Amino acid sequence: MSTDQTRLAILTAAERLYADHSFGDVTLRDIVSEAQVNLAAVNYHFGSKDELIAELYVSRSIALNRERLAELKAAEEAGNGRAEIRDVIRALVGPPLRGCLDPDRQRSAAARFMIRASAESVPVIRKIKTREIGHLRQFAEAMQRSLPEMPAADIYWGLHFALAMSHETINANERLQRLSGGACDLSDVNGVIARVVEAATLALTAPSAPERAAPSPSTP
Amino acid sequence: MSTDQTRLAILTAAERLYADHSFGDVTLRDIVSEAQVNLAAVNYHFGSKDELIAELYVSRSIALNRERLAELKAAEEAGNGRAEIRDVIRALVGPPLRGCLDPDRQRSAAARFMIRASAESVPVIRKIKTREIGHLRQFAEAMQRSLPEMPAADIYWGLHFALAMSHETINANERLQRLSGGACDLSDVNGVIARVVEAATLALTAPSAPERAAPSPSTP
DNA sequence: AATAGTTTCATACAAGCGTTTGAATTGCAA
DNA sequence: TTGCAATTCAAACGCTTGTATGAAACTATT
Repeated sequence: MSTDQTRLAILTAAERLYADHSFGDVTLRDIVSEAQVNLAAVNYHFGSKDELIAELYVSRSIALNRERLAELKAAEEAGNGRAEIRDVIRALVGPPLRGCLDPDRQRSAAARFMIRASAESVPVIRKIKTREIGHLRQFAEAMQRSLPEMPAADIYWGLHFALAMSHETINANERLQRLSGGACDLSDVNGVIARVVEAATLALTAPSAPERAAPSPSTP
Repeated sequence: MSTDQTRLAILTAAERLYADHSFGDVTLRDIVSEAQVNLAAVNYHFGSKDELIAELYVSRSIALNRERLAELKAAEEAGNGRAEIRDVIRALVGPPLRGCLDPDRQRSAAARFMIRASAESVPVIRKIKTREIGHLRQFAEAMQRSLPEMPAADIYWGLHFALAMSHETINANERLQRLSGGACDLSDVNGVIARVVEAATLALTAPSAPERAAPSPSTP
């Protein structure tokens, strides 16, 4: 078996496992068993477990960013340099939502791995997360172009809320299904995306200073 | 030292550690070191590490639910049985946000522990999470009372989005701070709560069927 | 076909984990 | 003070983890 074959088998096996199980729960032996390679293969090809995780995260991160930016670019070109705010947000939340809610488990492993990496921060990943900030900044700038009058802080909050809703929809999907007794249909991917985009857009275009200040109830 | 003193020391030490570190990273030896008790004390007083985590989670879960429901009850009584939707949402997201963003680390440990338990699901906690569904259902019912015309599915989505924004605001606060370069002020707790409440309210009262269906770009 | 360089493999290792043990210590009633 | 139960403690247990090793198997060039 060639080098690249083994490397790829390990990467995809690790991705599959991390998509479904917590970082702390997946051992090197689980990974090599899933990949059907020898235990020593990981250390031989990647150096260490952490380096394997890092390489996996970086490669998937690049792929996700590329997918998001392609949609953003398409939306901005369609609008002659200024996209509708809805389309900017859809370019941000669409790829992960489509990836994670996709019934094809194989395809969705990458997306679910990324969501886990985003929520359940393990030291080795936290260190290379600076990359994500730069990526998101491109979206903040596109949003600012779309809404030139909007204060910068509101833009950031809107971006933050959009990510919040898409991430939690993926992570807490079981809770939502059980709470709603099936009334919320997560298999309708486009419907879910439309809901998230709509909610994020409304949150963003709301008045920045809420007219009703929050009372501070019973805080000593 | 009396039994209850040791039990309490272990519980609060575990809470402090879990508030700041991932579940996989905190060992029994870390906990007993923080609590300044002997290693065997955990197994003596709680039976096992999992039982310690379970007891901690249940007790904090009860406390959070009580705090939320007290605010909800107050809001509904002020409105003669029907609270403003904003106040229902504030009763839901206010306690965790106030708890987690509170500068007093000691007080906020409980809230941050709960958020971690909510995001980073460890098997022992997942098994007792059914409790949370029943708790949230009470909020869904209050929201339905506040918005009688609203379809049930929209109520659940609104509740889901409200939790999403409050949780991510706590979990990804470092990302938001760095992305915004400090423009988003998380130390203004009431301001943050007002933003989350406002965004969640708008997402909820938005038209349930978005007029702009999401196109499905370049999905093979 | 022989050889040099990769890659695989079974196995072992040290370290860390949660848990157990049995003796020492403590606290309190008689 | 004596005696008994509850609690603490140091030490060790068995197990799992990530990593290292050296021999075996494979690949490819000559």
